Amino acid sequence: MQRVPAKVDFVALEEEILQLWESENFFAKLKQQVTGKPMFRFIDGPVTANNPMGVHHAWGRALKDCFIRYNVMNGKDCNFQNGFDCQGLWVEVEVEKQLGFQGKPDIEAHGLDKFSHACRDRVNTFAGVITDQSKRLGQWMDWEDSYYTHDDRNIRGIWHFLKVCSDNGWIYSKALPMPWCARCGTSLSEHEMAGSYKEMTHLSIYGQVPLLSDRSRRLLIWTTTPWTLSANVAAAVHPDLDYIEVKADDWDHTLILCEGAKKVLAGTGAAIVARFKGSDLVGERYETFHPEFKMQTGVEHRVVPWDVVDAAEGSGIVHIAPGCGKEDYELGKEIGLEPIVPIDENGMFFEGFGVLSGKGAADVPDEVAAILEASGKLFKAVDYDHKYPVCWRCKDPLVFRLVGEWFISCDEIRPRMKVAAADVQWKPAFMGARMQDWLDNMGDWCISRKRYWGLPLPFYVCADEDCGHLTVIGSMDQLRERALDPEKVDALPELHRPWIDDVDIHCEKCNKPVTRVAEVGDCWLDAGIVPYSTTGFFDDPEKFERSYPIEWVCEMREQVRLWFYSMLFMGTTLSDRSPYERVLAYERGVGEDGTMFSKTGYMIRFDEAADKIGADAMRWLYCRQPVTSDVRFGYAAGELAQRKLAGLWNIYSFVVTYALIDEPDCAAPLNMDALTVTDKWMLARSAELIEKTTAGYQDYDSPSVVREIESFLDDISNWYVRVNRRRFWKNEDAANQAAAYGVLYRAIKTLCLVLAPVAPFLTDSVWQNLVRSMEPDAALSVHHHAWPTAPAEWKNADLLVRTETVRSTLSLALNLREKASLRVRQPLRKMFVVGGEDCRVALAEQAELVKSELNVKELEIVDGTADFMRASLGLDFAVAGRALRKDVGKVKALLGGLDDDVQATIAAVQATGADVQLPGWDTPLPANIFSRKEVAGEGVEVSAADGITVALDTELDDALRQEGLVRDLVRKIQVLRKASALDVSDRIRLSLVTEESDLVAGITQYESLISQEVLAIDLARETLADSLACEDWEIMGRKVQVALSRQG
RNA sequence: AGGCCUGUAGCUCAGCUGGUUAGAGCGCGCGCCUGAUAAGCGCGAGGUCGGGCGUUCAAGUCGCCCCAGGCCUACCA
Repeated sequence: MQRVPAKVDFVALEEEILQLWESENFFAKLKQQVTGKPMFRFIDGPVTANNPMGVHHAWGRALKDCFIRYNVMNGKDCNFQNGFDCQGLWVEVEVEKQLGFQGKPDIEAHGLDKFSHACRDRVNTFAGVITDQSKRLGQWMDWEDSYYTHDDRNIRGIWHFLKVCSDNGWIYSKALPMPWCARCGTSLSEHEMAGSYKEMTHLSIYGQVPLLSDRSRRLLIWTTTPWTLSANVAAAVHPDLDYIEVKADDWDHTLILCEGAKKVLAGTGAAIVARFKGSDLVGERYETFHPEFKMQTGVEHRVVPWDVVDAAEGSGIVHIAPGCGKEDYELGKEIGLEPIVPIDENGMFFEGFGVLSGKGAADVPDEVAAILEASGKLFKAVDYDHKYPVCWRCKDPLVFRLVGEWFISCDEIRPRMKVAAADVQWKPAFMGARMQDWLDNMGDWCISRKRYWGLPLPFYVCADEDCGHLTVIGSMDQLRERALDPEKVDALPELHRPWIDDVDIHCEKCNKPVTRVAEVGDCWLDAGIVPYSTTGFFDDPEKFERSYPIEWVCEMREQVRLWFYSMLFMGTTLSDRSPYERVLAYERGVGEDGTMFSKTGYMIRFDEAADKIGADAMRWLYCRQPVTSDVRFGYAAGELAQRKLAGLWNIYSFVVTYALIDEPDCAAPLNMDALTVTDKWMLARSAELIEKTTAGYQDYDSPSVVREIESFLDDISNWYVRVNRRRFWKNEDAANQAAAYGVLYRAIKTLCLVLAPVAPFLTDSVWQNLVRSMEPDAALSVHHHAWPTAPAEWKNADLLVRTETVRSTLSLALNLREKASLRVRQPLRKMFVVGGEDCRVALAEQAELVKSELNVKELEIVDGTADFMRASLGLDFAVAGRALRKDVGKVKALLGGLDDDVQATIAAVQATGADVQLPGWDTPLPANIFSRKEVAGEGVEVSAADGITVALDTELDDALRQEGLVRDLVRKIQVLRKASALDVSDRIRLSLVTEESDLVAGITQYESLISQEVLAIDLARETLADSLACEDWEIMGRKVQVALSRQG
């Protein structure tokens, strides 16, 4: 066993343990140990291998590792496979930035093969970084066996899924105005839109367009997206709403708008000239905003009815551009409006849009306003604050664009998914409701992306006009079978663009050659197949049997609509059930003050935090945090966690310090007869710790585990070690000392075991040095040891309660000392305690302890408080409420009004258990509805709580004062020893020189005690000649000169 | 617009099926203890338990309404 420093450097300790784990192959040995055991069927959600971790990413990883460790200690095997999410827009965007690209044309020019390689490289780089960081966090995973969503196995799995969807008739393509990112050149799916609406300011335009039937009448139309006016084909009104026509003196026209929107006329002085229903406008033709644009020629612009129109904002007349909005498109389809698509995939106006052609949609609002101004069609243009969607990856504002995309129809599977999701145990439970809500609202899944680095959709649409058949490839065999050139299939380096694009197949229906569609897949397809692709569903039935369904997944809340959703979708499709049984979802990681972390703004990097406070402290913070609220991460909180951990270190370092001197056999069987009361209590408390933490882990409730441990640490440190300190040194009673070592050792070992999943480094460090020294046959690591069960002979619930009583008694008595300004080193003559039977038993049992803790000579447990207390009655509301019902208030008032003598009289009656005749109340009242209150008499220090009353005799005599002085003296000498850099076992020569008579008397009387306490072999009354230290002190006003020197 | 979560001391959070005077940690002030000694303990100040109404003998806890923050969903033009 090594000596350990009093103060611990967690970061250095963790680095050391990491090296040990590495060099001794602890993880490999653990895997060996659990092979063949029943599985903890965990699966890791793929983390995006695109950037280094921030501290907020480490929360989930800490929780996962914690519960895996717990389960493994419980004799389970586990699929220790970490996963990386590797495909999709997020990787492409970062690689584009890296290469300085502006958009898709740059990628095309660069070459798809080189681009794919660059994406793969980036993924590998950051998978490596994240792996290193995860190791530093203490995660034990099979890092060599991580899965990557871009690998062919995963892609083939998704092909299989898509083929099943196709066989079910769910796959279709259609043109729809989709949320579109002009920078990324692709549309986004519904689940990518969640949370993407941000508050921003845009120029909104109120346009006024003339009716063709009478150009002096104009429609007032509002939009927040001026660029879409170029694609206007209709104006919608609500047929049942009231519309008004207004005129101002300085206008040469009238203006038509919904009455409910007339506040926009403020300041114009316009007056109503006509009033009619919206239906009266339907069918009117008008001149559009930009009639001069070529793309607008031949379009007939009409007023159309639409019952979703309201007047809450704008004018109550809605601009309709079916090429620029989903709802517009659907309306247009219903009533036969042809969409105009004004912008290309980069958000630039096509030819045919006059001066706007070639310009970016986002750049033209002012110009549009100017054009309308010039043509007299601008009513006003004002800045407007609203929520507008942005691209979740690159944060550019989105546009809506009519494009052809691929979808999976959800109508058939929705009810099945709802049933499957209802079988899942969601924690917190409201996540289940959220999933149901999402499923109710989900539209068809848009699975295509017009990008490059992603799952190649195995869709082949026959170009033959008469055929047009969609062939979906579900496996490599099918691809080889249908390929024009099967050799090309075998020569594919990987299932990615551009290579896969080279493989043409024969149409399933007409056998003509067909080329793959250009699109790649939504990255949530990649993640969703993981419960199948990594568990052997496609290639290892035996493994699948063991690993499926997934028992537990743990991810951030937003995965409800992402990973949890896509897994549920695929599981329901392939197995008609949820692929996972139990979910733990947690909130976000935020800064200490609640500030959100973001890549561009405020951020604590993982590496920085690990270097500063260490992984154990980080994990402690994460595990302590309820999953239902954001975890606040910061260094003040981190320091706090470190202090809790230091609590364990202090106890550990204490026992090591003395064990090195005494060389006890801590692990020897306990001699139950030699155990003191506090020993038995410590064991009972340890047993309780095991039971409570086990329940917490079992319920995936790490915060309750950490709270239990905090309370245990406090108990072991501030009770057990505090009161038993002296048993560890200079203890002549070998059996007694052995008991102390044995018990403290067991408490520490137990604590290490139950804390190991949360703080794997510190606990293993203690294990290596202390436990393995004491028990050479112990497991190599705390993480290899079985989860503890509470030994029956440790349990003692009654003793736990009695000790609580004793501790409350001490607390009361110390409170009295505080009030009387009597320091604890000053001995007192006597204390009285009054309490119930339980209290009497408890104090009698632990009387010596109480006396020494309180430094009183005598403890008297008395029957009544008559000597120093007076009783009065209150009500026990729990009982009285039921007995008296509405009369409770009256009785309470009566009681409050009694004078002291009467109170004492009825209290005496109540104490006997007889019915109480309360003055002013007709009927006798049962004793049990009352509660007793004790009031101090005169001239006594009395304190009471929880049915215990403590009284202290605070009078001092000369003998007590002298003893107090001596104890102060001893204490100060001990400090001087320490300051003089003496070791705890060094012997000294001591001199005490004083003229003060009571101090002289004290020193004389307690000479041997002083020498014993401070390890002095000689106590001189004259100053030492060659002292190591010599100081003049004043103790309670008495002067004394103290000197000491090291002996030998 | 609808739904969900949260709201308890200056800060971070406990508070079980309603029960006497609502707790802990941090921070602050004052003491104390210590052969774990740059730790530890006690006491004190600090609360309209977000607000209101209701149910009840009794509400931080149950119900309804409102407010604030966060999140989710939605035909957010």
